[in-house]
Amino acid sequence: MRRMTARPENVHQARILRLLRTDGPRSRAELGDVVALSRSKIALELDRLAALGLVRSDGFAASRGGRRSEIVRLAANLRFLGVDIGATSVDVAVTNGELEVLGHLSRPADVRDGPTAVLDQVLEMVAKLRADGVVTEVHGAGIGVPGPVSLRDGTPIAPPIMPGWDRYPVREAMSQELGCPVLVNNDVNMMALGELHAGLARSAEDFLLVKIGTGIGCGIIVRGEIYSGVSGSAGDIGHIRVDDHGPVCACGNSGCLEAYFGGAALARDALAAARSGRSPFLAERLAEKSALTAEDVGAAAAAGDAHAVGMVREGGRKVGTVLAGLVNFFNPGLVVISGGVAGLGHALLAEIRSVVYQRSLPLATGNLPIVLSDLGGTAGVIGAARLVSDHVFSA
Amino acid sequence: MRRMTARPENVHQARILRLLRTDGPRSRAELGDVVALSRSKIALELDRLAALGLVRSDGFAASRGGRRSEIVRLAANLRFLGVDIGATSVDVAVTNGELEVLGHLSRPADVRDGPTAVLDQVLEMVAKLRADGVVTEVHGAGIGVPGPVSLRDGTPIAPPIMPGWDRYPVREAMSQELGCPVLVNNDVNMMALGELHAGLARSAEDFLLVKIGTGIGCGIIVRGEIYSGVSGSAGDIGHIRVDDHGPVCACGNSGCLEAYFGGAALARDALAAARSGRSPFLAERLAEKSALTAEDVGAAAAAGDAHAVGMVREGGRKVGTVLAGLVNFFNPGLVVISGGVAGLGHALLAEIRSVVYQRSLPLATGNLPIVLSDLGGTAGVIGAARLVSDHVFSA
DNA sequence: GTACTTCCTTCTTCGGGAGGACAAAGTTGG
DNA sequence: CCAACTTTGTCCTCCCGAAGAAGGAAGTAC
Repeated sequence: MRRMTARPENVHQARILRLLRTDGPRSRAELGDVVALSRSKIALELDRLAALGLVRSDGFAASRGGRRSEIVRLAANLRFLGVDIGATSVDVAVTNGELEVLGHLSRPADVRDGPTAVLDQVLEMVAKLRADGVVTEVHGAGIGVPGPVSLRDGTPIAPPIMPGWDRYPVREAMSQELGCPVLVNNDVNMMALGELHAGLARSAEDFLLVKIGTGIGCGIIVRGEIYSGVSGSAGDIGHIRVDDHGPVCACGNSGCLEAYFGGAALARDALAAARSGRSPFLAERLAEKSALTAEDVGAAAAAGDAHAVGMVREGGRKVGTVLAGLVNFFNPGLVVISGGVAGLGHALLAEIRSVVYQRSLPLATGNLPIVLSDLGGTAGVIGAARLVSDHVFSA
Repeated sequence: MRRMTARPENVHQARILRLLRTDGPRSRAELGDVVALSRSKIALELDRLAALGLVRSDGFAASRGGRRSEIVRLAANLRFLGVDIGATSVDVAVTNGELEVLGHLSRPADVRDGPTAVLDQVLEMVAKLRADGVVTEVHGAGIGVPGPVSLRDGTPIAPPIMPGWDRYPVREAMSQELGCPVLVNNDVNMMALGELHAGLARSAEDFLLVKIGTGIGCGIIVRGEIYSGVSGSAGDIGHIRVDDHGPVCACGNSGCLEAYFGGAALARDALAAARSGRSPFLAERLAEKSALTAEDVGAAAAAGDAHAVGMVREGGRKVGTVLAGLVNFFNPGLVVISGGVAGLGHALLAEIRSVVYQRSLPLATGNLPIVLSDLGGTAGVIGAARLVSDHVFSA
């Protein structure tokens, strides 16, 4: 039999927990002010939360002219798992209650190996983190997968790049294995949630996270929550048409954004540029490695290779074109660019900005920051942990 | 001094009112079941609501084997005003508490005449409805305007086609004049709310309303509520790029959707088709009227004029192309096509459907109805009334 | 050491809401 | 036409959650 970890008993406890998670340790008095409850009530609920093992005392603050206030914080042994299953890699992180990353493992992995193989890999990584001692009492795990997900069931639904995963009961299986609540969602949505929690989007209500990696996707946050659409496929912008007469895409149509500027497209164009000699840098790389990836294009552009810079520019223009339309439609308060290709850096960003600011309506762009993510590879795992902690910290 | 009409005193009363509004009259027992409150509590709150003049008894239902249940419904004299200010016309409607339209006036009007002229027109129409006797106790008025709106202030914000309206205090002024709460929002959002309340979108959580009229706009409903974006300009899809080398748009860019298929664009193309003799039907019309509008194109297409049908088809393709991208991004559960040009009917709809179903992802289109609105011209006014009733019927 | 601040806890009080008992108003069947 | 049963509505009591007062605890300032 599986011992369930404690959860809040009412909405007040849930509010207190979320507050301690997001804003860090607080005194009882401050909590009363923020939660708008009487001190006696706060004290009562804190006692109960302490009895549940969810919060603890953390010493006393310096006096402000009177009795020192007792600082309350989330229990020390509270742990969440954040799992980010990408197309070509798996990340697993352990966080404390405040969602600070205590341990993080990243391994290359091919999602096409199917759910059992990949999820076994995940469990192995969790076991390794457990051996390191950072995993204590796991209160929940969030799992991001590179495809649409049925939120009701926690299963991938007809994911294009995940053969064998269709309707595989990820939530069910992992909840069984890990012995804790598990939530599954799209990886890009998770990254957006990560940006909302710990990244540049902390004060944003409505924003977009554009991830440019193997594929191109978009996480959508509406009123501070993930928006997934009715089938869980919202944000799938990789197959928006950029041009009628573009390259043929894996989806069957032609001129898709992804066919211009996804990881595969970039590798393809890099190869062509190397072979034709238009890019000496890439040609040299090809000679060394016998294959080229998007990273090589980034390196070439960083090294000043004119053709590679042109490729990045051109890609930025395509992304910007699509994004300009989405900005008109969605009117976000912020756009965060993320993903492997985001490493291409400011040449890419500059081009995207230029197109969006020119092509979108002034009112929508008037106060619209377009920025590169500063979370590195941790946005996904933090977002996954955040999602499940939202769930666990709810009445 | 202005006498304020009654409003609910707590959340239970608010819930009861919204239930009676949307689902119609109910017995006390049924209310108790749906609202999940004890009968005594329901009775108490209903007494209070009756004392406030917000609900009334409406006779007894047939017995179901025991004591007959007393039917409760919204007060008979409850009235909301729905105002839809379009680019070229003004609609004003009076509804009862259930948002059934009791009176409706529509007049041509040019929004460019400025706020005072247009709003005076509105007040005149309200006075006329008042004279007809259908306006009794007005509990609120919703006003839709053809441009972005600051929801906080209830004022238009830098509206492109509403010169003189920028930051004009519409809510303030009209609230003063009408002596009731006033809410202002974008007209297309109002139409979407109308579809949600009384149209084909009644069971939809997330859907889009595409309005093709003088301009082209999109109302966005997320989780049953209007989504307006951070500046109130969300849904402004008329200036999404369709093609690089398209006609120049009023916004300064070229290839905007609106420049291809808005009312003005259609009139322009109709004129060209008539003059060049490519459309005999339109040429004849031009000789009669000396000017052509989008309606003439509709008439020509309905009459089987080949060139006009081609124009509609081509326009449908452009709209479909943009919509396909939005469907990928937003993954709605329904798309409603509305507006004057929607009168072009099934040729337009067929073309839009064809493009969307071909260009969007199967998962997003798998169960996506794309339909023409069946609310005629009333969606806007009903939605406006609905918005303000949501507000008035809240604690 | 005394006055003042700030913080926490205990006790009392208040009110919202549930739920049972009961009354009212039907139907059904003998 | 009356008794038994059903459904609905109302009255009354009890319980619990939460606020707020009062008082104790712990510090600072002078």
